[in-house]
Amino acid sequence: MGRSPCCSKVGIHRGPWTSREDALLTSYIQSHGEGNWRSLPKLAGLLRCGKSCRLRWMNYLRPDIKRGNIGPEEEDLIIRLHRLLGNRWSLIAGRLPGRTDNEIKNYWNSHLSKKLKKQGLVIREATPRPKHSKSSSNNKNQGVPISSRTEMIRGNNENKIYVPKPTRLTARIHVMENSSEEEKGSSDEMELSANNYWSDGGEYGFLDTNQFNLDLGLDQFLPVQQDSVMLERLYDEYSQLLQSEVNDINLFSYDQSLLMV
DNA sequence: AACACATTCAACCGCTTTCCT
DNA sequence: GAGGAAAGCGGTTGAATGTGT
Repeated sequence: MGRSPCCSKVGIHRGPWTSREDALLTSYIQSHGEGNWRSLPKLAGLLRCGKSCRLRWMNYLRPDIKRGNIGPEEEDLIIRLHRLLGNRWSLIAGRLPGRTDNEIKNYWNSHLSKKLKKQGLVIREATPRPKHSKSSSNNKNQGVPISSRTEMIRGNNENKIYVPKPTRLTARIHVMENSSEEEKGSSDEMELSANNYWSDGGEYGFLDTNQFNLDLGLDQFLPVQQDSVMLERLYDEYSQLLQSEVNDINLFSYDQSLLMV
């Protein structure tokens, strides 16, 4: 049995949102909060699919969204984060307060990729999204997707390396704000539970998101504090952290280390 | 002015991941 | 562990708008 569609397409409004629809959605979310997107349209009196409502809210109506042109500091950070992370737009957007993944993706595709090509800089190709066969979850040794939650990089021998999925960074920040210094310091356990991964030319590394947030002082990063010095520092520390993790990690012992947790 | 082509970006689509039972 | 629902993500589409001829 296949999964049910996110909404029946009969009688559902599509295309650009009207100001009335925006108002209905905004006022509903303001009084009831985000979430339950599937039932939201009906409750809010909208003839839209929940997915569409979520997207509209996330990309356009949310009050913390920053409108207007992307500044040179932001542009620079996008370019450099893209170099590190590839097309992980939501991760990149998480580093640019008030910007959405859709906005950054569009900006990249319409401005930056062309600009960089013009300058003769190499653009990293899109990370291919693995096509899952329905049975892939039952046969983890074949066609293992790179983006699955627990990933396995298969070498040319029997060694298996499990690579945790990239983690959304923004969701963790408020948790860390309440952590004591002691808790913040003892991040060894966390390192194994919430890692980011990235790949570049076949090399894989690990990045602990909790450690990442601490090291970068992301509790200072939010609420929004936009200046070029901060963005510069953010990038530098990000870059250094990635580099040091690459050097430190012992890929072949990683699966064993998981067993010790 | 009229047309063709290029660019932009909101919205959609299909898929994966996460969460819950 | 399996299965389904909900949420999230990244690639793509297409209408609106801009620009060149």
